[in-house]
Amino acid sequence: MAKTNERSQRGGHTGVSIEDVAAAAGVSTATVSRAVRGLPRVSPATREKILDVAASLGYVASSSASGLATGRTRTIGVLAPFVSRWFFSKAIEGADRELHSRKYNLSLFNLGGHGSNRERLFSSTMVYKQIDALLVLYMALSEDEQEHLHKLDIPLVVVGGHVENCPYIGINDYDAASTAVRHLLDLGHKDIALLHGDDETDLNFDVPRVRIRAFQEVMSDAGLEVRPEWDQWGDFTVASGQQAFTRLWNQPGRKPTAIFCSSDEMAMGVIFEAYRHGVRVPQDLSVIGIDDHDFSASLGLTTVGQRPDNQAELGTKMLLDELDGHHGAVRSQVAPHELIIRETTAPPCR
Amino acid sequence: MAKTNERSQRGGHTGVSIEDVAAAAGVSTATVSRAVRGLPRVSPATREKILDVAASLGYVASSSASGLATGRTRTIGVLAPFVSRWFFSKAIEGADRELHSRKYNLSLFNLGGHGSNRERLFSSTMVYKQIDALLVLYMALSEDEQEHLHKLDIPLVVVGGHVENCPYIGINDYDAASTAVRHLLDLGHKDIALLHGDDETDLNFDVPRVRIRAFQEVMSDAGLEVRPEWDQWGDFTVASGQQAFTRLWNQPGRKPTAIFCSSDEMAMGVIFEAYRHGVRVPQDLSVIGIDDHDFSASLGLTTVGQRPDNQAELGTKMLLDELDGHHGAVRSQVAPHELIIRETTAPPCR
DNA sequence: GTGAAAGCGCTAACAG
DNA sequence: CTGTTAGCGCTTTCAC
Repeated sequence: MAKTNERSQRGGHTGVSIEDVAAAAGVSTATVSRAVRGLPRVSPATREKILDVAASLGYVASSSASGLATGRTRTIGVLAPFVSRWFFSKAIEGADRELHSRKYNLSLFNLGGHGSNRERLFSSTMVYKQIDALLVLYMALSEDEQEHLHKLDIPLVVVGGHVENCPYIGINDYDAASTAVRHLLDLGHKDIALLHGDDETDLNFDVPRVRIRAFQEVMSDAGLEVRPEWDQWGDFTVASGQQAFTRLWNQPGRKPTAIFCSSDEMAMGVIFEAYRHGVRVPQDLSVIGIDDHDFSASLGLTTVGQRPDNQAELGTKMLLDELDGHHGAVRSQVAPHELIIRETTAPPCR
Repeated sequence: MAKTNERSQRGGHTGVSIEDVAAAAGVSTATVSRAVRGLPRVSPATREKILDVAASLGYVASSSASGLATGRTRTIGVLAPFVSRWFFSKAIEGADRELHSRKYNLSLFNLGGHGSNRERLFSSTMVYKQIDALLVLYMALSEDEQEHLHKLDIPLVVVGGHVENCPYIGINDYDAASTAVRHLLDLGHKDIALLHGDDETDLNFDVPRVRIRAFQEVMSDAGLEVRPEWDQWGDFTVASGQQAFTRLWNQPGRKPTAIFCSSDEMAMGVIFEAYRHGVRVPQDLSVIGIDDHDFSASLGLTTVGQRPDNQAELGTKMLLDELDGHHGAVRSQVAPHELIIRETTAPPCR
């Protein structure tokens, strides 16, 4: 008792340790450890007493100490190329949901960009021994980075896209894109432009490529022509959608009656700029995207929706289950997508 | 040497420890510790050798072990009410920038909402002994939560708003809002509506209130009437902006020629819905927001811009400086804002 | 400039 | 059911 007072009086900032609790409760630290972690082999009476004492002392176990003792940090890493873009921020929210409901911490690593134009390279040292598992939000990874990832030797899952040799969770991009294009076709469109994402960044960033292929195949299956000058490039941002529209409309010749955008953000850029040019959506131009961005409903954007938050939540759940000893919990899974028809698509007027 | 091999052969997953490096380099662990951390009192020759050995062995210090030994975790916590809203995601990116450039980790705590309608309550136990400092992204905090915050007894700064008794970084909301309203006045508007944020959530969430007050005072200083029916309420989201426009336009009587929105997201909602109603922006209605959201330039939205990323970066810097022993590094500071005139404001037509 | 040794606070056998 | 006893891997005096 005397010792406890002594400690807390000077210690103060160091915080109350398990020893303080043990002393105050008149038990050993081992028992306190069991009690506070809800482990068996503690009598109800002592457990209650310990919990009371711990609460009154404001005891919280040191994560460093237990981490050192157990080899587990109880934090999982989330690797993202961006945090302020819709897909990633939603995914982070989803991961966080699962993590915190299971008392894990989320350590965020923002790489700042894709592939080669990345601010910070991913290296295993930055997360090594700091996290128990890693959730990778989709991005182009260099060979080096992929190697680092595998060297880590901790549970790993990638959300939102396909990475070589890694379990991943994401929508079927081919189907999603096909659905979008077919919606346009069903409406009667024949002159359809494509606004796709970057396909040149890196070898293993295949989402853009798959969506492009879906577009092309659905078009040619329908006996429709894919005009190269209507094939526009963007980087998934609103600004790039805006620029793409400008390029499209500034070139001579016939204009498309519809445009399939690889992301809602690019679709928004197209719509904003169309408005400026006096091009009416959907009367003059139908626009469809992919994602179902938070703003899409308000904008009335027709899209093929996906839920990155749920994808990341599922991925996180798998990771934690794996850590809980459920071997094989982490495995690839296809996430759902859904056509959401709103007001930016309509039959062509001509 | 024999011992090392033994260790690494079975250990494997445990990783290489400082002892392994020490043994392989023929020095003590103390020297390795000094060498890898770049501390003085190590001869250039030994340092080089140790670094080489460490690199070839792939040594990375265990954060738990050094955390336990030093009492520092080298991670700072970021507390946010949301992560997928512009202000917060940008702030997180800013904090991350500073943190990772200084080799700190970012632990994200997403509370999921403001004040009472929050999913997860903030309690000091969730971060206690896990972080060295805390960056709070602006939100309404309950009394309890504020108390917890202070009990934490670690460096703390709030970004984006004012919290009782805490150092904070953010724009001068009064000035920013006044600037926006005055821009409308300068254009010749007299019939100005207000779309403000929630002011009822919590006592200490004063950003909405300050902006409202600025609007009212600038208006009355100009001898203009503030019409109660043009005072609309939102929650900073696009959807709420959209609804506010609908309410405004569905009521009988005169319509405003301009609307000042407390955030760009709400302004976007207004613009989207105005478009649906055939109300032209800016001819029939001028719209101005606050923030300079990523989409605002593409949309052509006139706004009063701020940089949450820079604010959070600065806050983080202060926190780390404080941890580095620079006492008094953490202190309140006003961040800049700037009127950005684009295409959604113009002189009134009537 | 370098090493020995004593912890940091907790967990995990192993006894009892 | 509970206590004892080793560590976990690193840092940090304090000697040398």
